[in-house]
Amino acid sequence: MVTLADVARHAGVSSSTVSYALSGKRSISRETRLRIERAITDLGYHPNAGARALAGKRSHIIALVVPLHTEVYVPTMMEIAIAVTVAAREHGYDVLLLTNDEGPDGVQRVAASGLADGVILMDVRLDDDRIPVLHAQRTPAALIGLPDDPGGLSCVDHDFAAAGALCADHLADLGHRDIAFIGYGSAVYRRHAGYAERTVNGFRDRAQHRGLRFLHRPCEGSYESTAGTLARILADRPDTTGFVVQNEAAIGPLLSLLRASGRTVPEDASVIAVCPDQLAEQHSPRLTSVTGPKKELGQVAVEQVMARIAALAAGAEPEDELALMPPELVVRESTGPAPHR
Amino acid sequence: MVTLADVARHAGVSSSTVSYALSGKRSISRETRLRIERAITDLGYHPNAGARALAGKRSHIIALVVPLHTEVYVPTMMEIAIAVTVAAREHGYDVLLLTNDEGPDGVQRVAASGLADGVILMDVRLDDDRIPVLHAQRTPAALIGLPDDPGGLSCVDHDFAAAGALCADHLADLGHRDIAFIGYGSAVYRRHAGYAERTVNGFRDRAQHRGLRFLHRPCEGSYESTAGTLARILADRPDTTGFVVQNEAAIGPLLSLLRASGRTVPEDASVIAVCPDQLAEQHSPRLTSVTGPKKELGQVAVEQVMARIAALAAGAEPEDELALMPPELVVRESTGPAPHR
DNA sequence: TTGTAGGCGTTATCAA
DNA sequence: TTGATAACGCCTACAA
Repeated sequence: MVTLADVARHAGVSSSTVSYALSGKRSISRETRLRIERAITDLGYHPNAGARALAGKRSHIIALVVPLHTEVYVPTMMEIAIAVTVAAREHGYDVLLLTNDEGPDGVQRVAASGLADGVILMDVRLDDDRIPVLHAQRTPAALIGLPDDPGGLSCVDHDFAAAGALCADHLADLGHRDIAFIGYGSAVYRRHAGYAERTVNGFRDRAQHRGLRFLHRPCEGSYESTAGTLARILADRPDTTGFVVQNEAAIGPLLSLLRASGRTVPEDASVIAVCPDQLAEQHSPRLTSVTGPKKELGQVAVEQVMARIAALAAGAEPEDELALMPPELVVRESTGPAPHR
Repeated sequence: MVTLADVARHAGVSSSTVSYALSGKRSISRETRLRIERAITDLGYHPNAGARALAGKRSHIIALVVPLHTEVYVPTMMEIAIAVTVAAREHGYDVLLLTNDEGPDGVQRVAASGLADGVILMDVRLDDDRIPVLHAQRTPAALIGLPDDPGGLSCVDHDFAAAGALCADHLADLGHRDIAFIGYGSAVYRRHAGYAERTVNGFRDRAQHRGLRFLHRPCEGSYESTAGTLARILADRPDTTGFVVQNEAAIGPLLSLLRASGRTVPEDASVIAVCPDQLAEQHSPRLTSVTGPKKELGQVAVEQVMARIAALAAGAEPEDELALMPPELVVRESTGPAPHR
């Protein structure tokens, strides 16, 4: 193995000079820098990661904790993970992949051992048991998702309230007056999954503001439960012409059921989904949808940990950031003007 | 930070004793072991990863290189990645996530710096430019996928030939005599993507053996190209009653087109797909499919790198392993007995 | 069964 | 602008 000392010898300088030439932390005469660069390529030198971590007190690694099983659409997860990896590289960092099957211990392990300088948590639950260990270790961290109490942490998530509002606006703009919000199963609300509630709240506020009449109905997503949900909606509000769906599993059944009930989408009923574009494209008709950026979630999370790592190194108090990424509406084929009565 | 020396002091022993107690590389009296364990929990000691890597010449990290864009179904990729991570932990290893946007340099970097002790490559191409650097560095590696020349490497992949054969057998067993194999676009074959050719070859051999008449038609996967492909198949062989599809994109179009041509699946035509179960379940009717294990791919790859890492440490010559995982047929609703003529 | 001591390759402080 | 040199925390022959 080629070491710094080898390079130094080859270039006829001391090893500290080589180190500084590499880190750029002090100025080197043009001439010796060139000699050093020659030596490095000649010998094929690569700095040893372990030694660097030991001496420099930085591993240049961040850990990314991905859920084993999740409600999140897997391709979306993957896209975020890749965005994190690419963004980290731009800071000279590599990414360690952790699964959640170690639970909080995994986070504890990599943080306490100095394996990782910081941690990014995906699929954060409102009351997440990994958060206490982050606090205890004072680990630089960023959460993708919003916990109950984000105090002392940096977080980034979709602005689900804005997503709900966008749905209400779009349908209102098209002239719909009676709207149903088909949400997740009631279990999701009972355990207070943040994104579910934030979406409904955003929708509700905007719907009220726009003078819409609306219903919010939880739905398990199976064909049967969707059928029941739809039947009850139409019984309560026969004039409903707009549907907002957040539960991806309910989308397919809903479209079939509307068709079966003689309603054509979007002529008789408009459907707008809160889901990734990729999913929205898979249905027929292709769904108008509201969704947030994926890559940006990962990028922002990386910026946040990097900021906290830097703060820790500088002995400064890190700032708690909270970034809510604005969603976007993509109009496709499933929404149209409200039918004349 | 709590160090080994702190623990040693607290336990009243030398630091080497603590080190050995942790590694188990020499016997420790029951009594001192207990004192050491006490000290470790009392102080909350966690061995420093950098120091361990430096002194032990092992980072206890393997790199997993995932493709940025791929023809592989993303949830499958994710499942393999997670299986790798979990399996690695069982060997005391963590997983570094690398994307392919650094190309061969990324592999070079982590291997040469000692950041990773070994590498697992996903989505290996036949002529993969990362393979030369693995050889040059003598990096312990395992490939998920089969390259042109697997010499000096360990590989694991689905047994696509067996998958093709399974398809032929299933349709033959059901009495079908004329079968069409709808493959990937011709570009895929032109660049000799291994899995595509291996599947067709396996299918062809078995079909011949079973005395079937068959056609192999490449297909881009769009609705239009699938329509063209199907039309040509039915023109050439009007009696075709069995379809094998490997190109996932063509599945949806094919089902629609068969329906549109008045053929009911599976009464008039049987369709069998070479694709993940999850995809097969999404169609209507749910597709009979052939697919290989995902988790196992990851697990085997981990075993293979571990074996090579151990060999390298022991100064032994690593064995080149080649594991082809047998696929499984799941009969669902899209295949049935051949219709009477 | 336990202790001593040297070394792993970099970083960073202190001098020059 | 450059050089010595002492950490960094752990591992492991070598000694006892």
